[in-house]
Amino acid sequence: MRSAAKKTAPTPEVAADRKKQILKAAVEVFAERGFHRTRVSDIAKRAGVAYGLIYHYFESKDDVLNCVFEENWSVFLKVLRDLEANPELAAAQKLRSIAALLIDALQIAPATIQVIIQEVSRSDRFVHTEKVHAFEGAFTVVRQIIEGGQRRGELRADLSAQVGAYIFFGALETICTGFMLGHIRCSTPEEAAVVKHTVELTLLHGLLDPKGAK
Amino acid sequence: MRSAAKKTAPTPEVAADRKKQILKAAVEVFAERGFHRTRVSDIAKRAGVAYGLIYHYFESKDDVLNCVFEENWSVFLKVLRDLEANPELAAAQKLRSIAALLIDALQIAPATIQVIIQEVSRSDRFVHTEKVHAFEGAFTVVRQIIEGGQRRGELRADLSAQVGAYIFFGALETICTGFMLGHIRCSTPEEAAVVKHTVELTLLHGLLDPKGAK
Amino acid sequence: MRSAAKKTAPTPEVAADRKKQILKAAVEVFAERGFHRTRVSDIAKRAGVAYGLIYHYFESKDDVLNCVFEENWSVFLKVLRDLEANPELAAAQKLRSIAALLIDALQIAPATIQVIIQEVSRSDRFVHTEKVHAFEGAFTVVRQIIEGGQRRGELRADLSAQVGAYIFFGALETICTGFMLGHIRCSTPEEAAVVKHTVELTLLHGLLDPKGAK
Amino acid sequence: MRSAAKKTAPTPEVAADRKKQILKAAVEVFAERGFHRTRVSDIAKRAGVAYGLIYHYFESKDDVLNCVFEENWSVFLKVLRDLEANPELAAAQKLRSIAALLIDALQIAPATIQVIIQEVSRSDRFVHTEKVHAFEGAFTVVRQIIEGGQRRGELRADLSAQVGAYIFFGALETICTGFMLGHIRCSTPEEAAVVKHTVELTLLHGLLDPKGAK
DNA sequence: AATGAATGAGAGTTCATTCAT
DNA sequence: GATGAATGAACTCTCATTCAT
Repeated sequence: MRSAAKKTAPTPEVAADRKKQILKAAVEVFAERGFHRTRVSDIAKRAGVAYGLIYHYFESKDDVLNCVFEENWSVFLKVLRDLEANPELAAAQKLRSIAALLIDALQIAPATIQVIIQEVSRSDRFVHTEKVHAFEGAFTVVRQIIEGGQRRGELRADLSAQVGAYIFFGALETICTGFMLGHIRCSTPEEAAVVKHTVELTLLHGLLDPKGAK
Repeated sequence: MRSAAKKTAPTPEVAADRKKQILKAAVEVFAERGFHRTRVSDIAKRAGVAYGLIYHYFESKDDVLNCVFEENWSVFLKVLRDLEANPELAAAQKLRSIAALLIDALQIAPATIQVIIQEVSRSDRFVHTEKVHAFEGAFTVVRQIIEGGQRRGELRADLSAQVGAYIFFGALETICTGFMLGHIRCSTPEEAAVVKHTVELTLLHGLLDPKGAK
Repeated sequence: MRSAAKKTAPTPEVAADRKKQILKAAVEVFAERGFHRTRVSDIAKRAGVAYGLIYHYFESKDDVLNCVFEENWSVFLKVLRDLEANPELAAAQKLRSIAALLIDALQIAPATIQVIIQEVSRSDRFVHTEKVHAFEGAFTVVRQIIEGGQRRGELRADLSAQVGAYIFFGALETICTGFMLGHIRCSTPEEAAVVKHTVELTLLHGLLDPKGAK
Repeated sequence: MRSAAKKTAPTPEVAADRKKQILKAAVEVFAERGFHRTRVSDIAKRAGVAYGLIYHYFESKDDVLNCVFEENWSVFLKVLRDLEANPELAAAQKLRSIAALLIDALQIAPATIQVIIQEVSRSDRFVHTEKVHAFEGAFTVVRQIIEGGQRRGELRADLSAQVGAYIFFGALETICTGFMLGHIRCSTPEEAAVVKHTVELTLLHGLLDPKGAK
């Protein structure tokens, strides 16, 4: 009997779908209004589910944001770690790949990037230390890439790898912000290429023109 | 003795002082707890004044944040514009000065920098467009500096000055964030020198070691 | 037993009841303390519901008052319009009926009348123009009744129907006020009859004694 | 020495003027915004004096309203009592005079009338019982006039003088309101004459056309 | 699983009133 | 008399969370 099946079979797939459906809606409204300005009812409305259902799948509104973060950040971090561990790639190539990864992601999932950058990386950074730790994970990978490059003589050794990692990440993060504000265009492969090229020149080769005097 | 002074008793200086006193307290608690978690009463308590007095000097809690921003940002922007307009300085020197300005400011007024970076530059960015415009002002100056350097052959001409400006600012901003998180040390002149040196090498000369094989 | 009923559990009837329950409580406390002196919590307390529930059913405290007004005034207005449109009744009879309607209502729902007269018909009259319009509706009906009577030779033609309508309504309104102040008694059919009789004589026949000299 | 004189000579006339000046301003803003929506600072601004000076001349904001009321109402009441006591006038003539008094006042001091009608006669009637008593004074006079007319056979004896007094006053009050709303015109002697005529016919002679079939 | 009515703590803001000058 | 800075109680409205159905 079908209706009974409906009642009793909360198949894991269905449950996972519901959770995904809510997360997708949450990313959208967080990106549009910001986390603080988003009400739980906004998420529910966008997801097309009832108010209280959010609390079946998530512990709190904060938890929804955390899940958005963790789901995406962990994937990102895994890619980063795999890159870092790859002995066949030069440090510069690794950094190039990270930049390309982020810049390309802007075209695929701008809302997700926006939410992570804007809301998670900032809002209650000093309160939610787990997120700080997660962020540190990415910084650490980049720092290790730089340190590796320095050891192998690929990258300048006379600079702080830690500060360099911050500069590298900050540059990328602000590019994301500029994109969200509509100030930096990278929605087509051509536009993205310009951005990647500029990142390459600026961070790897330096702004100074080697042909220039002084 | 000036009896007239008695008449205008709550002298303008006192009023200005009160406003400064409240702004100072606001910066402190905003930096500690974040704007959203700060109650108006927290500001009042820290400033040692009554609740309602905040509303004597400011229109709203938002207005307090705006004032923090405007007071400091306008000064910063002025310095930037003066720098940009100085024909005697090379583009690289101008960028070096901007970086030094910010890095040194971290030691002098870390809370103010933190509030501006964290609260103003982020939260509700898309809502409060005046702030976006203010920020754009700084981006524009840096872009103009880069463009000037490109025209004069000092800086690489084959990159987007707009994207470069974002990278430059993002790098500095994230350094500020790293400092606030305690991950980047620059509280002494020596530490600051390391940071400045890394910024110089990374952004102007590039991470790649010129001696290194490609 | 209807399991479906269980599902839709907080049945629409219940929701409507809750709204009615809150409106009833609001009318009571508005009548006792006046709109401005009534706190939203007073309404909630009287209704036996939680604070925030008021805002589940109403947009604001003002909205509660508006609903009190609209629910009752629209009914009143409908009766008035039906009366006016009835070709079988003489103008005098129509006016008599309106007076009787209001005077009898005083016995049935004194608090509601009081709130409408005191709070809606007065406070902020010049701000809430929708209410003014609603009131005008009633004035218009009475004016039309008077004009109809004048055309048919039933009522004096040499007076302003507009001013007459105001006089008629003002008389009734002040009787309501006098009742609320305890100065006019019309809680029993006998007392109400005296009032109706006086209205009839004063407004229809005039205060002057036709047998009197002068 | 002049400045000393300024300091020390708060001549009674000056003080009285200041009070009048504040009262005048208060009437204006009360009429414009209503008592509750008027801030003490609004009164001060209109009067061109400082905030706290109001509290030199009045005990509270309520007290300002009371003074507006008392100053004008007592004058009105005195005229009413003199009228009532005049043995040479017929009751009808007395009522006519009262109506004319109010209608003419609308042209001279509309704001004052508006404030008294709207704010004093209503707002917190049940709280400020003194005002109720003051109002009763006027009702009593009209009731006595009616009773006198009834005794002398001038007015119908078979109606409640009390209810009649309410009707009479209510009619006038609502005419004032209609005037304030711009629905009743009586700013010129001609317009005022129409209104007076309608009051005369409606209240004294009755709406019914004596020539009309019953 | 799903719904949405119900809860109530919490926060921003207003403004009458006081008081030092 | 005159000023307006200072006070803080009061009040409305929001919204995350709970829970009966």
